[in-house]
Amino acid sequence: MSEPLRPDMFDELCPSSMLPFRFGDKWAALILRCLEEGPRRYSELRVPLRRVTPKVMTRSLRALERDGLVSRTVYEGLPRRVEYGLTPLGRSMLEPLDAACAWAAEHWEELLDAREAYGNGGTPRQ
Amino acid sequence: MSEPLRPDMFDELCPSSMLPFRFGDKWAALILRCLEEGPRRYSELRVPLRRVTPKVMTRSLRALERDGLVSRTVYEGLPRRVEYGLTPLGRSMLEPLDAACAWAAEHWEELLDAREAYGNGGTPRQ
DNA sequence: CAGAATCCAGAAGGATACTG
DNA sequence: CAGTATCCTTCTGGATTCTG
Repeated sequence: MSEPLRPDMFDELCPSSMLPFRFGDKWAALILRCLEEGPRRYSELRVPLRRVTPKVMTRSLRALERDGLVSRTVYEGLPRRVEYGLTPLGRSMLEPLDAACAWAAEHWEELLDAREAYGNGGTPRQ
Repeated sequence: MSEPLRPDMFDELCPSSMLPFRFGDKWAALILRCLEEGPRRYSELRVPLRRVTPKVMTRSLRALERDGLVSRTVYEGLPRRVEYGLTPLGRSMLEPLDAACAWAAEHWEELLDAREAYGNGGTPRQ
């Protein structure tokens, strides 16, 4: 149904932490992106998000679940299998997220220039 | 040119801190809203944002200025006068902000219901 | 496999008081 | 008027190690 997530999915794109907006916590928007094409297992998500520790990723996922944006399904068996997927509400949030990303793509240079011009050359928030 | 900002501008609307997205820091989006109809003085902004301490508000404004979203103009004289206004870049960001707000307005109930259903009745992040 | 437990550092936000 | 300066608490995210 959906192809495997590329490990470098966020290697280039990842200045997202420099953007002047955030959806959920630091990793939430990236998770939503990963789920766009269908449900994913925990370990699948960990591939492009390998720089996120398991504790933090679980917390992000729980927060998304709490807000009704993501669903969590456990398939018992050995090995265990847990799938995360977008709820209709979660999918609906891709719309404002896309709007924000479009803005970022369009104004990325202006943003960098502004920080450059301000003095300190745009310290990333990490 | 623009009417005074209502002191209660964010009294009702202020569950904004419960939303699953943020533009800039905690107060940035509210500041952008205040500047929508034209430049405002520091003390004008402090009226609807009276619950923000001066230090924090100044830091928010500086961050917005650094990102080129807001301009700061000083008019010397006694008493001093400092005006903040949206730059074209700042105004352009009202678009994704509006998209996010529209989403929130449309799905606010679902969000609350999801938190309610999750267990703990939606602890506000403050 | 899908996490939980513990410990820790830095950032964000706030209270209060003071100033050019 | 438009901020600064200090001090302090909380929140976030991360490193590391361990488990049903």
